[in-house]
Amino acid sequence: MSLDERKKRILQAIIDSYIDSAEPVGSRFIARRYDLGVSPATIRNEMSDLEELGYLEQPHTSAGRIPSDKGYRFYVDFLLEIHKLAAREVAHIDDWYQNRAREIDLQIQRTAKILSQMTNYTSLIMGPTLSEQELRYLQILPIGESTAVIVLVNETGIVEHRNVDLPDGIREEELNAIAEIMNERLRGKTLDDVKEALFRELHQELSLRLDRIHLAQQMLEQVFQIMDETVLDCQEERIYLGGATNILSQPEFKDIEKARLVLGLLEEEKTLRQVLTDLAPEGITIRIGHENTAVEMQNLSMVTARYEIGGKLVGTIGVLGPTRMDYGRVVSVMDRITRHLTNSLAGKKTRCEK
Amino acid sequence: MSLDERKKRILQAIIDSYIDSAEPVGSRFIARRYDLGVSPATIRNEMSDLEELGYLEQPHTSAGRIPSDKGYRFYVDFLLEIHKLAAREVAHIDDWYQNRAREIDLQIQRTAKILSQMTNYTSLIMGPTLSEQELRYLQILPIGESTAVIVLVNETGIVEHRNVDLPDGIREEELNAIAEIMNERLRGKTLDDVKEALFRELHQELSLRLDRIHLAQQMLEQVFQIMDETVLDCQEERIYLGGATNILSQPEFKDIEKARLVLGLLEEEKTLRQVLTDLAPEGITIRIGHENTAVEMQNLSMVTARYEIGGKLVGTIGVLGPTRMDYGRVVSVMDRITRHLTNSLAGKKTRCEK
DNA sequence: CCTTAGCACTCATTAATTAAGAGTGCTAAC
DNA sequence: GTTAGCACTCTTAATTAATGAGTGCTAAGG
Repeated sequence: MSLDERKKRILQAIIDSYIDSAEPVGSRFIARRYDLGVSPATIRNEMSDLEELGYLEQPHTSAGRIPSDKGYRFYVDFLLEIHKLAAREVAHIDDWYQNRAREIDLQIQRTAKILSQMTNYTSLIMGPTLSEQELRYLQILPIGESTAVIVLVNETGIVEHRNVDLPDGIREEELNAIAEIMNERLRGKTLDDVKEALFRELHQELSLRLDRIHLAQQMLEQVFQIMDETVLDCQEERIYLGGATNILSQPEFKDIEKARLVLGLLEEEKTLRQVLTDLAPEGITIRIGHENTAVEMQNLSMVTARYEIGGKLVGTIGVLGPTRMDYGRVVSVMDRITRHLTNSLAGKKTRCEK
Repeated sequence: MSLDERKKRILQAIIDSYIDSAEPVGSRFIARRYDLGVSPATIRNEMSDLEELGYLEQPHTSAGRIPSDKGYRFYVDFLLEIHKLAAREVAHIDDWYQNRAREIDLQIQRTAKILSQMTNYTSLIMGPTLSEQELRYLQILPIGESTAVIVLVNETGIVEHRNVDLPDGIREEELNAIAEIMNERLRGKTLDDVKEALFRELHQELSLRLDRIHLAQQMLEQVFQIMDETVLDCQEERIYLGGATNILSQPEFKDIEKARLVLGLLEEEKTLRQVLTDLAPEGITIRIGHENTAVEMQNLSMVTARYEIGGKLVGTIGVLGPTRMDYGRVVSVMDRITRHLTNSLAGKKTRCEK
């Protein structure tokens, strides 16, 4: 696995060049452009070795070499230099977060936008889920005759809401009483905790403390059902995309069929969710080509990182692009953005320390 | 402007055929496929007339004819037969709305999906805005030490929420008092009503009824600012897309550059918002090609309809496709879906009467 | 033994040429 | 007014040829 110094430099040169141009790289070009002090012929020999070792591939006999997934992997693990972003670019990101929006969804949507804008790839962001955090408020707010809005708020300030049908003839005081009892019991629990057992408990409690039990219990059932739904929805639906069309500017997708495949993938939230959840818990994860489990992504790479609210990892942001991705740049952009996101969702004034 | 019967039939045949095949239509084909009882030569003469009248165009001398925008307009206005949807298709739509989701956002997202699925074009939906409807609840829910969530609920059950920083040292009872006073005053107002005058009024009222006025007033300012932001956000951000990639399956966008132009357009929410707002208030509106004000859309057509909640028009749904669009089908799908949407957002059990 | 120049060979890409076919427009006959 | 016939136009597809980038191999040089 250990390559000698010259092979490393050549491999790096080839990958850098290919990332830049998307064209197979020839020996002559490398010799001329990067001065390694050797002739094209020597480089040819080395390239031949690198191919045999599996780091490079040849699209056809008389073309230059392109990196294999294994080559990218080596590059990412051992050769990658995280470019410092230009001051101008850092400033751009920082500005973006300067007047922060108050609404989490919006915040995230904007993050998706800047992430794709700065990288020129497609960004995907999975929003924080309500389910793993402690419930803070549960409110039942009647709207019109027979419906109400249920509002759930958790410890980090994430809000979920649903409409429900009210049991016939229930009175507002009763609703308040029910809400109060439920609040007592549910506060501090996570949605995941809200299971069968708790349901029974509450069921009983309501019977003890209220008249017109059947109405209360009907209401209770509704609320629990809502919570169930909410847990599911949160897992399945909250994904934001940015710059989906950036895919189209990559030469590897000039073929409309390939482009459609990828864009179709992006519209399948189920797949996306999977892709964004089954990954390493900490730091930045890079998946190259076939390292992705999803077949549709085997010639794409994805760089992901997780962000936190109040010390808990709650969501994931990712960048999706061709395997020929500018990993160095993406990593550094992601790093800075994750930091902002974490800060800003925590409600802090967002000024990243260097 | 009045065409004789035969010209109409020929025009219809040509447009039907072109919608179906995307290929320029020749006289021979028409004569053979639709039996008009005349020879190709006669049809050629008629086509020549229709071209002169501006209903048809010729891509080049020796190709068939294709409809012009004017041709489509005539087709839509006078020749369009709204196909009955197949029973199977109606059932599909109805099923989709059978187990309706409780959350409005989700509801709309799903509508976008089915709309694009049934038409094979791209759908866009503008969600209901909070701003034009009466406020029902305003709540201030403290989260942690120094932040709170403001929850706004309007008469139709739409919920908006934002995080705010709390003034230092404010107590929960005080927050409740403030919220109560504000509720008294704001209930029944629309967000648009919440202007300077009301602000002053409340400002005074708080001074009269509360101790520690400066805290209360600070809070008030925050809440008002939020409301302002909310009005803006609602206008600008709430657009949902479905089947954006369907554009790519249209032969007119096999050229990647054209495709990118359109998909880029779809990512510009500002433009989309504009497109969806500046249109006829009632019923179904069809914009063909150059009839669209946005330059990027001059070779696209858009079919839009508005839906209501509680008797008020609150949002718009639209289908975007090539000018060669199957208008008949789109119109009937949209019609049924709008009806469902209106019902289902109103919280009614959703069973469309035939 | 590693490096390098030289050269034959491969293969994709591009341009040029040709052939085929679809459709029109016109004319003349019905 | 309608239609058959035919010359003409112009696109599309297929073929062929030319170009050129890049390799692999061999043999000479340090």
